[in-house]
Amino acid sequence: MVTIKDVALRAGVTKQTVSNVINQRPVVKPATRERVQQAIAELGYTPNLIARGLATGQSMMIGLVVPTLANPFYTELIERLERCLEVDGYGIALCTTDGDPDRATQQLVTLKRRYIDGLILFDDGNVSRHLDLVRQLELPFVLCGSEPEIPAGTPVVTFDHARAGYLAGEHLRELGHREIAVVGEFPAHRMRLYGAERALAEGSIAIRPTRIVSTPEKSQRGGVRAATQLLADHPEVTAIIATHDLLALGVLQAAGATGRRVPDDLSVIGIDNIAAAASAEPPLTTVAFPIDQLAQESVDHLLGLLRLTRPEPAAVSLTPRLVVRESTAPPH
Amino acid sequence: MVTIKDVALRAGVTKQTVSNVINQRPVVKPATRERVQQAIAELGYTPNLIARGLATGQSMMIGLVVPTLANPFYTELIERLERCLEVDGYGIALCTTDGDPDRATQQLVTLKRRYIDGLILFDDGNVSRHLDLVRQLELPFVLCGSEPEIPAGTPVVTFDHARAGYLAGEHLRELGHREIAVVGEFPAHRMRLYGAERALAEGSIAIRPTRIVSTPEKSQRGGVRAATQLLADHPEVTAIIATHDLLALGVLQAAGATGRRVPDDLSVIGIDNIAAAASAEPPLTTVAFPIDQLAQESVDHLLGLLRLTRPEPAAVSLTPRLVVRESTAPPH
DNA sequence: CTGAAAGCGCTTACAG
DNA sequence: CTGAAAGCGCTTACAG
Repeated sequence: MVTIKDVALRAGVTKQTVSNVINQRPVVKPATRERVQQAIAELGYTPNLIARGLATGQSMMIGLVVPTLANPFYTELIERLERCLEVDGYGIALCTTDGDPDRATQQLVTLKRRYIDGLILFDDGNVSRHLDLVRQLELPFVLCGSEPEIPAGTPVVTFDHARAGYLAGEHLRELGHREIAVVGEFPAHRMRLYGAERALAEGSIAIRPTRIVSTPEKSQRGGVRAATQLLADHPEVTAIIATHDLLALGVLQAAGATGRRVPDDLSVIGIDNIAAAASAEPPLTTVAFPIDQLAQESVDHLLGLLRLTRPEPAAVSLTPRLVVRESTAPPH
Repeated sequence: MVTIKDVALRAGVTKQTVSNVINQRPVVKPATRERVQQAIAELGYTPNLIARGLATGQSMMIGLVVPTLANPFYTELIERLERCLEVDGYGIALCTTDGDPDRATQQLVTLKRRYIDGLILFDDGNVSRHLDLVRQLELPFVLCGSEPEIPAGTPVVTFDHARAGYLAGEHLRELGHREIAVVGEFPAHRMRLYGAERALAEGSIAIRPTRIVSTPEKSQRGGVRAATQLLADHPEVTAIIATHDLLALGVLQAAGATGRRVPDDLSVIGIDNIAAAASAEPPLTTVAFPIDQLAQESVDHLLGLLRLTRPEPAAVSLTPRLVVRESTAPPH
């Protein structure tokens, strides 16, 4: 491994001068800079980030704590975050919690020991617990996309989940549906449900409690199971809201398996607008979040915190929009 | 941040002694150890991994270079790798290349600068190019799950892709299909195709070149498009092999959209056995790889390389098995 | 079994 | 504009 010393030797200067040209400090005389850069190129020198990290206290790594990689919504978000982060030279240390709070605790502590510069936390159902730890660890962080009520002053970039639910409910109401059911992950998605209920209430429609089914599985299969049961118990239902697209894809499948045509016999609407929604059969009507913006604002926010002496926490809430495709239609 | 010095001060020893108890060196007198551990607990001390990394030359981070997070096969693998790695205290630095070789080059160089201890490389279509760089960087690595022919002596843990293709072809042959088409990602999956062709040849069946369609899109949508076109051009086809499950899911969808029932009108078989395959409609017949074993052997292999002075590269090839579900049946 | 010294590869004031 | 010194928080021989 070639070090700063080797470069200095070759360029006939001391390592401090090399350090100065690497860090583009404008104190170096052009001629010297030239010589140093030459030496760097010849030797193929590239600064050791670990050493720099120890000296500056910055590792240039951001910890990403996500519930699972099984939901495309998260993976789409992660890929975007990676691109936003790399612009400023940050790398990603990835941790998937799988919803296990003890594992998450362990992961957070390890991240701290790795001198992670900051943390992007997703909502895995245990945020409030993680928040305590993260604060105790004094790790700069931003909550990304989380739904639950968060204490004021917590830095969070998220969507207006209630609004998303509202848009879904409103769409069905305007189509004329009255027999509506909900398949969802609760309590995680309670705000989405709340929004939907509010939109329906404006048309004097109430969702009967027995038609709100919670699935323990976060997967498409969870949607299949829940919807199959739901349609058996309540065959009169004309529309189903799934609190996220992966579940909606399962609902679509359950509809097909029980002989219902979508949207003729049953309307289905999701939330998230994952890539697979557009290519579903039929293409899924859903509520889209501005995910690029979520990624960008999350890293802007976090990097802002890192630079500020006295962090100024703020809450950002991004607005969703309805994406009408072919899985919804008026009831017969 | 509390440091080793603080602990030493409190325990009334020098920091070297603290270091000795942390690293469980059996040279410390029990009484001293006790005192030090007490101090560690009281102060909540936890060693700074960056500093340790600089001193030992080990960052305890493994770089993971993957093509995309959009294919569940990769994300399932990543989650498993994470679990295998954390047992030995290693964290993951994640890079997605998106198939862009220049970006990948940049990522590899940065990984090197971060003093990554080792690298797990997935096949993103540019392995041979990456291999040159990785060797030049002197980064210990293992190729994970890759398909292409790799120079002898390269450490690789993978599946027998040709065998997977063979099993798919054999299954269709045994069911009595003769009009067979293939939807795949080529050249990436050429070995899978080769295996399928070999199995079919044993029944004197040849796949006509025009019935082999390559999709540029790695997604489910790519499968939909390719299969739709294929079925329009070759309506006589009774079975389709998709070179991976995500594509197969798309084929299933295209079949439905063009009014074909699976498996009555068309048999569909995939490869990979991603979680979604089991819950597809109908459940997808596929060829399963032992993914847990792939993850475990990959990290065993890499960690082995890290520990050995003179690395002993080896090639491991894991055997796939056929998983018959409901998307395949004899032709009419 | 414990302590004094040197070093990992960088950066950051501080003199000159 | 450049160099000598100290330090980031650890570990690793090496004396005692």
